[in-house]
Amino acid sequence: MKQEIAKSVEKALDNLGITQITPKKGFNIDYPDNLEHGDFSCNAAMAYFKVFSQAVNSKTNDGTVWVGKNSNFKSTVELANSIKAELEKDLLPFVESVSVAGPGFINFKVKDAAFAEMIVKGEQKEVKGSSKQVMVEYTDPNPFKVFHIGHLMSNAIGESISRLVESGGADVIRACYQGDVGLHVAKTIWAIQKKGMTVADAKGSVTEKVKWLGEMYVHGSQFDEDEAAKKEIAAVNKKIFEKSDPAINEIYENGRKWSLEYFDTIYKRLGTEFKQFFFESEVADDGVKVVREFLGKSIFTESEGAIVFKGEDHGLHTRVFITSQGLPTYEAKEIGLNIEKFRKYSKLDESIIITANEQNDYFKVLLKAFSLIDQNIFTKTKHISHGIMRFAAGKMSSRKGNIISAEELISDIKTLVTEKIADRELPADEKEEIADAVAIGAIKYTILRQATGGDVIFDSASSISFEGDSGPYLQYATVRANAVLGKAAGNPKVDALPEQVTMLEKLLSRSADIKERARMEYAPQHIAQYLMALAGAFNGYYAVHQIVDDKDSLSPYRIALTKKFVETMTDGLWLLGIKVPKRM
RNA sequence: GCCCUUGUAGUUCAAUGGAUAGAACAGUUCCGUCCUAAGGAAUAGAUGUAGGUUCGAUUCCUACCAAGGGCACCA
Repeated sequence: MKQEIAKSVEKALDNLGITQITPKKGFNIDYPDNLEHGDFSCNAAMAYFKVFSQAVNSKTNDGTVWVGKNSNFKSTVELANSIKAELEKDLLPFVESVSVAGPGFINFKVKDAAFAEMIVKGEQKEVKGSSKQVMVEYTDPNPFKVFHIGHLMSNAIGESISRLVESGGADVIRACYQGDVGLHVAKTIWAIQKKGMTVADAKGSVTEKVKWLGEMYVHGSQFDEDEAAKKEIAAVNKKIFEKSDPAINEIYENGRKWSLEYFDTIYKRLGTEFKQFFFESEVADDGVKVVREFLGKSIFTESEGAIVFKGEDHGLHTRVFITSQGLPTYEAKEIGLNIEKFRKYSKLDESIIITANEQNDYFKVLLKAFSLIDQNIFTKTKHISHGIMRFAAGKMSSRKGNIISAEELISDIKTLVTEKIADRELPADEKEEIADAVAIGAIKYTILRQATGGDVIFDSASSISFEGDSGPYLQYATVRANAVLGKAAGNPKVDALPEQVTMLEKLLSRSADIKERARMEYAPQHIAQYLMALAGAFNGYYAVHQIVDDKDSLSPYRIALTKKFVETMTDGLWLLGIKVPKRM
């Protein structure tokens, strides 16, 4: 409907002799906040009036050229009324009325029957994007370190963006980049050896072994200020790279394997299936090679024995790519990584990288360097960042050990869910499944409900509450609607439509449009916001209408409406990476 | 010191330059013979400060105030 209205407005403008030659943002068709203003509103009169009244055949600041035959309009309202008159000459069949209001809005009231018919007929056209190939890199946990709630955030956002892009028809390659070499590994191995321990001291399940590694890392990090220890750690780091020490190799190989096995179990639980794993150890050599290749070509320069990129020349800051010891830093590895991405997937149209926003300035430097090394990679790479999860205790740090692991957070919330469904008469294994889906849904929703980029405040009192603006509220509304459908006998034929439709029908009609916007902006929050409004509308509807009722001729329509609601919710929740339990 | 980001109800978040700034939680008041009350209805409450651009600014620009992040061999 939106597109058709936009087209009819364009036609009306043409008829009035108003033509936009280089169309950019001519006008918008919006959903008014207040439904009294109509179902759609258009700001064309206001948007065009300025340019139009000022000059004919003029060029505006942004280069848009406007041509008008008639510039006699004295106000936005007058222009709006002229557009309205044109629209009424050939009124769209589903439009009941067109009106002009306020400063010059052109409002469209859509026939209730049009909404109702859309529910019954179902099908609204999906806007399919082109079949691009897009890589999304996210989560990026480091072996030997804890998989913490920051990784959970990256995963929730990355998975949702992947699904959004995928729903637009693109071929998405989910990628995960894991730091299996570097100082954090050296610290861990150094700590193990310092304590006189070996891999044999790692006991129990993979989870417990990984926990042990994490503790060793924390221990090793306590020597950050100790010069003697730092030298020893640097020596271990070098041996890891050279693979020259059998004892170190043994700890390294086992530790890496345990970590990766453990990460796999988490990915599975969160609903992510990576197609491509990259490792720092595999891209480091290439990174070094490229940095050295461009050394002296006024991109990288030597400074105090290290190889650096002088960011100051570009309004940024200097960063070290290869240390004075000759080892690659994160920066050099990242050069190697991004080259590898485009080498492996030569048809890549877009490469999205999701990280915490503390890396924003760092990524600016990296991308600036890439703009000088490889324009193709530079133009196709997009960095999206998220904030951190905050708790009352302050910022967490995996070095200090005051971090909250993803597993801890999930299990804490899962405990609460389990209490809540304790008196439900359901089999134990189903309860377990429900608790997992609801706990993870609650966390993911808390992350995705707000704009990506800001911090997420995790307050155990409110974010764990399942009322109102929460994942479980969405899941519950869907499950309940599904339960209602279970009471209905199949798909009864609809032979009566309501005279008046509600907000529920109107909201349902917007789903494709909302998805499109979320996809274009890489903004899952639009989906989250939409689903909240939709679930609220259904709950309101449910409270006043009996849906399944043999004696009511409108019942078949209500069943179709409920079905549409369930489909839309399920699809939307999938885009957020949230599962819908069968019962809850 | 320099650079970046963010300041919206008591709290946590919305709002592609548009109309009366929208939700949720907490508060107050209601709704249990009826498809899952993890529900529904009602009510009160907000754009950090000062300027500027604009027909119109939470949104763009400038200054100030406040918070967070980053700035050489960590990732």
